Amino acid sequence: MGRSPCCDKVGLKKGPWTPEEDQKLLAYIEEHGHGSWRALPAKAGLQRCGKSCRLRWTNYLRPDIKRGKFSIQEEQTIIQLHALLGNRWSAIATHLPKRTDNEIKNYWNTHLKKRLAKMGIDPVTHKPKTDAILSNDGQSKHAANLSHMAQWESARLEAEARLVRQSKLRSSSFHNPLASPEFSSPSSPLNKPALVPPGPPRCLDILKAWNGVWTKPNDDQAGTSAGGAAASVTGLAGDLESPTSTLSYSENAPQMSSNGIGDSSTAYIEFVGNSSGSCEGGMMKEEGEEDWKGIDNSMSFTSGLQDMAITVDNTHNSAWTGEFTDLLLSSSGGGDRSFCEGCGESDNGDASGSAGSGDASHDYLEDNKNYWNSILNLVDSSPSDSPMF
DNA sequence: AAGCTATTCAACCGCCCCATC
DNA sequence: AGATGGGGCGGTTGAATAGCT
Repeated sequence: MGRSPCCDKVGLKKGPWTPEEDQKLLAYIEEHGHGSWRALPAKAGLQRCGKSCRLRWTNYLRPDIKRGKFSIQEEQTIIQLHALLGNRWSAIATHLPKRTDNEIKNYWNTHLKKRLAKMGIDPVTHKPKTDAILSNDGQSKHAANLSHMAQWESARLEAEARLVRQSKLRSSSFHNPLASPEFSSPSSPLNKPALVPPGPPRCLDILKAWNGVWTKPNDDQAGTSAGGAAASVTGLAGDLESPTSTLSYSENAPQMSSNGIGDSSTAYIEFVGNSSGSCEGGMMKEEGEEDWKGIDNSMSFTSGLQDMAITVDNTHNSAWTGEFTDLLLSSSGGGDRSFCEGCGESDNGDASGSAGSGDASHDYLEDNKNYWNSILNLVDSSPSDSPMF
């Protein structure tokens, strides 16, 4: 059976695109839209595979692509979303307007991954590489709950990405308003994001739907999802199961390091803190260091915890904050704890500052709180000109 | 200046998902 | 329900470039 190759490889050109080829492709799409990618090369007079044309267009020629250096915000977004989603570059790209998944993937592999690795953080798990297995059962449950929440968030973002894709399909021929009707969508998210009618971000609708799951007035369910997490956060070990969950403690739960402060969130927060100019972390000299030095002033989520929580509360509906965020906030007594304090605990990446302290568990919870709020804030504050809205 | 190594990133490849027939 | 085709995604490659000796 086997499927036929997407195109006849014989006689087709491969490798770098020439300006002439770019021009042909651009001119054709501007006039006709891409239509069927498979048929496009012949119509456009290109000796290329349709797939190659699509890639060239989506990753390079598209007019709505922003090229050049990634901003600190973008870097932070990538890191945080990667912590949630893993290598789901397309989903991550939906939160980075004008950046392609390919570009994000490349940037991660060439810059961010190395940067994390140098700091002793596993870029895959976003945890310190020296993590030891959790011995405290309650903490392990708590870690699993966070993992569970990450799953939900991941699923939500994936759903968003799917919506974006569907939306793009609906307005597939965004580029040429003069061409066939299918190319005349004025609200094309890619071509004219500014023309998208104002209104609540679509992700909030998804959040509502999601909240429907989270806020079902079912005590049992609450006990096994949000409530279970909250219970765990406060030290009550409640089993947490979800029909959609395929994760297990041993494989996926964030783990407390042997010195007691190094779960995934801690790792991330330390990373951010260390990167700020006010911390004396002895960071490696690297490209972009100057940018990172300014992070305290430039990044919204480096502000105090309360600010982040308020942002979340004000923007998401009450069910959202009541169930998801509150359970994150319910545990610890809350004072503001700057990211830089975290970095102070982890100079040189060994995270030894508060080791052995009786507050290790508190620090752990605190870090998780910061971490998840920062992610919520990040997701919540997706730029309004994002193609997905 | 030349040679070597490291880094970057555009492009390719193979697989998967989904819509259509 | 299963086959097929189109498109998308993530992993990987390799040419170009930068940096170092």
